[in-house]
Parts: sequence; structure tokens; C-alpha cells
Amino acid sequence: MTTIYDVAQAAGVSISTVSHVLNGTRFVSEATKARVLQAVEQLGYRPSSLARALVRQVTHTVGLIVPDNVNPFFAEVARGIEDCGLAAGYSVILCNSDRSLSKEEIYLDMLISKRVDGLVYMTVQTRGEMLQPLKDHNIHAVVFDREYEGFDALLLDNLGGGYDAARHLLSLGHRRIACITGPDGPTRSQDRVTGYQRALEEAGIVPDPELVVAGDWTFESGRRAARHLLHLDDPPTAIFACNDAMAVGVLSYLCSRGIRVPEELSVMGYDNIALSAYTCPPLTTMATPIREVGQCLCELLLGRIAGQLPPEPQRVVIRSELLVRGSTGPARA
Amino acid sequence: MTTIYDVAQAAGVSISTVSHVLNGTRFVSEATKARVLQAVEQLGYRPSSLARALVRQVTHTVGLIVPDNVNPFFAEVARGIEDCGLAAGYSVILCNSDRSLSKEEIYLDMLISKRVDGLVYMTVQTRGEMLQPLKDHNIHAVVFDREYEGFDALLLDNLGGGYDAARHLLSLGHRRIACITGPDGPTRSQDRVTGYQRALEEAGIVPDPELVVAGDWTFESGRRAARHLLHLDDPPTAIFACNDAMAVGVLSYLCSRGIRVPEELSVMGYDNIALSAYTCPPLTTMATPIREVGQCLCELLLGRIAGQLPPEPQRVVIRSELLVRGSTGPARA
DNA sequence: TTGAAAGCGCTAACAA
DNA sequence: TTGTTAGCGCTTTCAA
Repeated sequence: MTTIYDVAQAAGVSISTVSHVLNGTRFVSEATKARVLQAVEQLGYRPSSLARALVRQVTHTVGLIVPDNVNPFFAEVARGIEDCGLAAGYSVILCNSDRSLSKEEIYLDMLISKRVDGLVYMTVQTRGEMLQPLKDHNIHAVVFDREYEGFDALLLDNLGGGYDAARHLLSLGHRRIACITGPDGPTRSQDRVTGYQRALEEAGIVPDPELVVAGDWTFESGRRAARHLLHLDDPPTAIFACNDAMAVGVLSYLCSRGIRVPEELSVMGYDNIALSAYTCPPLTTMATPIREVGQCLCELLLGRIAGQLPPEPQRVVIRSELLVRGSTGPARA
Repeated sequence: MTTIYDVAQAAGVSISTVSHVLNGTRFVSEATKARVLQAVEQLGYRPSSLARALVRQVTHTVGLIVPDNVNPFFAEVARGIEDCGLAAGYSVILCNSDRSLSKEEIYLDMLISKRVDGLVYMTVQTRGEMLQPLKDHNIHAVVFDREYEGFDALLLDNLGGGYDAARHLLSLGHRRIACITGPDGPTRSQDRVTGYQRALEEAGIVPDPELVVAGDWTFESGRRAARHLLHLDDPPTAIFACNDAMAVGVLSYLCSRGIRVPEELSVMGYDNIALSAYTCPPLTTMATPIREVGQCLCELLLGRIAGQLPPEPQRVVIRSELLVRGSTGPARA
């Protein structure tokens, strides 16, 4: 392991000179600069970010806590964050919480110990106090789809999205519209359900609680929910899944039963993950600009870290818009 | 930011005592231990991994370079690695190379600077020399699906997999079997094509080069390839896509043209990503234990880091096995 | 135009 | 049973 001392010695200068040529932080004559650079090259020297971070108190590293990076939505967001981070010279530490409180705590501890400069927090934690230690170590955090006092947040317009989704189905003549939600709990995405209900009510339909069933965002849960819904005495003519993955599960179940979409049943999702353009039929969905969500999250965080943001916590809202593809159609007469 | 000094002061002991109670590295009387712990608690002290890493020369951090974490295959592998790493107290830095040489170099530099203890390298780089700097900084690396002199490797049995895939199609009576490959280049996954060709030849079929078309592992490329293949004068009766994502693209194209699977055309993929159980119809595929791939990669790396592996580079081979679902069927008479 | 030296927050001899 | 101190590899003031 070659250190700055080795380089200094090889170049016949002091370590401070080496440091300064490497960082361009004060004038160094061309001649010595050249010698230093050559020594660096020849020795294959790479400055230790560790040592640097210790003195500068910045690591150029951020943490990313997601429920599960396999979930296509989070995969795409993670990608957006990673890209944006790379461009700014940040690396990102990936953390999968599985929505488990204890895992979140472990990761939080780990990230604090590692002295990350900031953290994108995309998971479902009730108690905002859990983030307090971050403050104590002045680690900035931006929170996704949820609001914590004192933290920047990127919010989705779930209410509007759920509303628009239901309106679309309503406009096709559907009256019995089912909704597959996320797991119970204080998820803001429950707002999608609220939006859906509001649209129904406005259309003079009293929402049937039987038609609202909980999934857990996975393919499999969508599939199960579909099976359940279609065995109801009075089954729905349309299903709105609160994310695309569950909608794919619905499609999969319908396919296995030979039920034609959208002729016999309309299906729609939410998010517009890449996959949803390739299902059979292609999925009508509430399109969220997912990569931009990631980018925006990252920009918020980096802006905060750089001290370029106003002191008060920021609130950015991102809307989703209806994208009609082949999986929804007129209700059968 | 509270440091070990603050804790020592608050507890009325020296910093070495604090260090030792925190690390359990030498005997400390119950009384002082209690006082230290209390001070730690009260001050919300978290040791700096940075400082610790600087002296101990280990960061408990590993790098992961993948082409794209959105690709479901790599998403699942990443998950496997992350889980395994967490269990051992390691964090993982996520890097997306997009198979770009320059990005790989940037990441490699970054990871070396950050002094990761090791690195899982899952991307397509011709020149093994690029990994030389790792050696110089004695950073261990395990390489996926490729062999570099002096590095541990986890290999897939692509040859056998391609062979078995084609055999399956052959056994269903197909004679014109197309193959959608990855991008050109020295990918080991070209072996899947070789295996496929070998099976055809053994069945007395001379492989038609027109039937082998290159994709880039994405949904879209599968779709495009399918379109191309079906416009051939003598189109195939079966398509073997070298990964599931492309097979999904194929399915999507067929769906849009109203071509029934498997009645009119058989389709199979490779990998068995989670999604492939939920396509319409469910995808026949060469099932790879993807999570285990991730776990194995991680175990190899951590084993190497811990010095528990024999000095010579390890070679672990993982096989995929045929999983017949609904997307393949008898060739039409 | 450059060097010396203090210090970032820890660990781990070495002493007591 | 505990404390003192020398680093780990850097940045950055202060001096020259």
C-alpha cells in the first residue's frame, strides 16, 4: 500500500506538496508538479478516501434504504439515485430493509458509523424519532413519500393518482371496481385507495369494502387478490392494483383462468415500471416518472448536503399521469 | 459530533478504556464498564468506522459492480449479496457500469480509494489487466461468469444450459429453433448459443445462422428480435431467448400479433427471474438459483477476505435446470 | 514556491 | 485493572 509519504519521497518533495498537486489546492511549479504526478503514476498511488474523509469530515458517500431492491419500482429509483450520485462523485450504499423496523435500525446505525454524508430513506417507518440520531450526527436525509418533521421529502400525489385511475375506469362504464392495496399500515399509498373511493363516491357509487383487498406489492399478492376477487358472489368488472407488480399478478391469474383482458375484465396498475409496457396485454397504469423520482431524491439530498437549499425542509410533489394501454376497456354491456 | 474523548471524559476514564469496553478487547471492571456504557448511551456516541478503518485497515465494505441493477437478474443477485453481506456486517456499495469500460474504470478507482475490503465484479470487461490495481491494493475480487487469472470466480454452466434448453425444444418436435443471444463480445453467455447449436447438430440439424439474432438482454430487444424472426421467409416454430427478460419481450410481441403461445410458437427463457412465473403463459426457462448465486458470490468474497480460502483461486460452477412451464409445447404437425 | 507539524477519531502496543 | 502514546494516511495552517 503506497501512501502519500512514498510519493513524496519518490518525488523528492514534502507530503503537503503532493497533497496540493493532487487537489489543485495551491500553486505548485510545473516542474515539481510533473515529478509528483510521475511518482503517483509510477507507484500506482491512490489517495485514501478514508484518511481524507477523517480530516475533511465528508465521505462522499450516501446511504439508500429501500424495502427491497428487487421490486422493480425501487430498482428503478435506486438506479436514478445511483446515476445522479455518480455524476456528483458520490457512492451509494445499498440497504434492503424488508420494511422491518429492526433492520432499519441496524442500517441506520451502520450508516451513521460509516459517516455517510446523507441518506435517502424510502421505507415504512412509523416513528420519526428513529431518525433523530441522524440529526445528532448532522447527517442529512431525504424521505420518500412520507413526511417527517425537519426532513426534506419527495412526495407522490397518491390521492390524485388513485382518483384519476378510478375516473378512467369509471369513464369506461365500470361500476364494480376493485382495488388491490398495499399492506395495512400508515403508508401514504393508502391515499391511492382514498382517491379511488372519492372518485367512486363522486360517481354516485358507494364503495363496497369487499372490493378492497390488501396485497403486499408483489406479483404473488396480486395474483392471490385476483383469485379472491373473482370468487366473490358479485365480482368486479375492473381491478385497480395500487402498483404495477400486483397488476402483473392479476394478469397472470386471469391468463391462467382464460379470462380475457380487457374484454371480460379491465386491469390497471400504478407506477409504469418498465415491465408494464411488455405485459400481455400492455398495462394501463398511472405513469410515475420513476427515474426522475430517483434523480430528484438525489438532487434534494446533494443540494442539502452542499448547503444550497433553503433552511426549511423542502417538499417536492411528483404527479403520476394516466397512461392508457391495452389492459383497460369498456365495461361489458 | 461526540468522539471517544467525550465519552472518556464523561465516564471519567481514558479513551483506551472506552475503546476496550466497546470492542470487548480486554478486561474492564463491571463498574467502569457500566459507567462507560452509560456515557455512550447518554451522549448518543457512535464510533467512527472511518477512524477505525484507518487504523485497522479494514472497512467492512464491499463493492458490487453490475451492468444494471434494474435488470431483474442482477437485481436478485444484488439482493443475495446484500443479504449475505449484512449478515456478516458488511455494507455494499452499488455500482452500475452499463457495460461501459470507462464507467468501470471510474468505479474501480472509486472503490480502491474507498478502500473496500473486496469487490464482486459482474460485468463485461475484456481486459483482465484492468483488475491489476486491485491486486496492488490487495483488494480481493470475485468475478462472475468469467475467468481472470488470479481471481476467484463463480461460473455458470452456460454451455450445458443452452444445450438442455435446445434439447427440450427438440424433444417437443421443433426443428426450426431460433436463439436470441446477448450482445456480441466475449461474453461467456455466448456459450449458451454454443450449447444450443451443439444440441441441434446432435439432432442432425444444421444450425441456420439466420435464426440466431443478437439482443441486449432487455425486454425491448427481445421484442425486436421476435419481430425480426417472425418476418423471416421460413420463421422458427420455437424461440430460445438467452435470458428471461428477452423472452418476456418475445411474449409481448407475440401477444400484440395475436400469436398463441405455445400452440403456434414455443418460447423459452433462461434464468428463472421471479417474473417468469407470472407471464402469460408462464415461461419455460432454464432455472438458475439466482439468490444463491448472489450468496455464493458473497461467501466466496468474504471467505477470501477472512483468509479462509485456499490460496489458489476458486472456481465454483452453478448449473441451471430445465423448468417447464406453459410457454413451450409440441411443434405443430 | 515549498515544508513542518498539528490534528481528524480511533486501536493497540507498552507501561504502570 | 487502567492510562499514555504512537501511529493509521491524509489536509491545512503557519512559517519560511
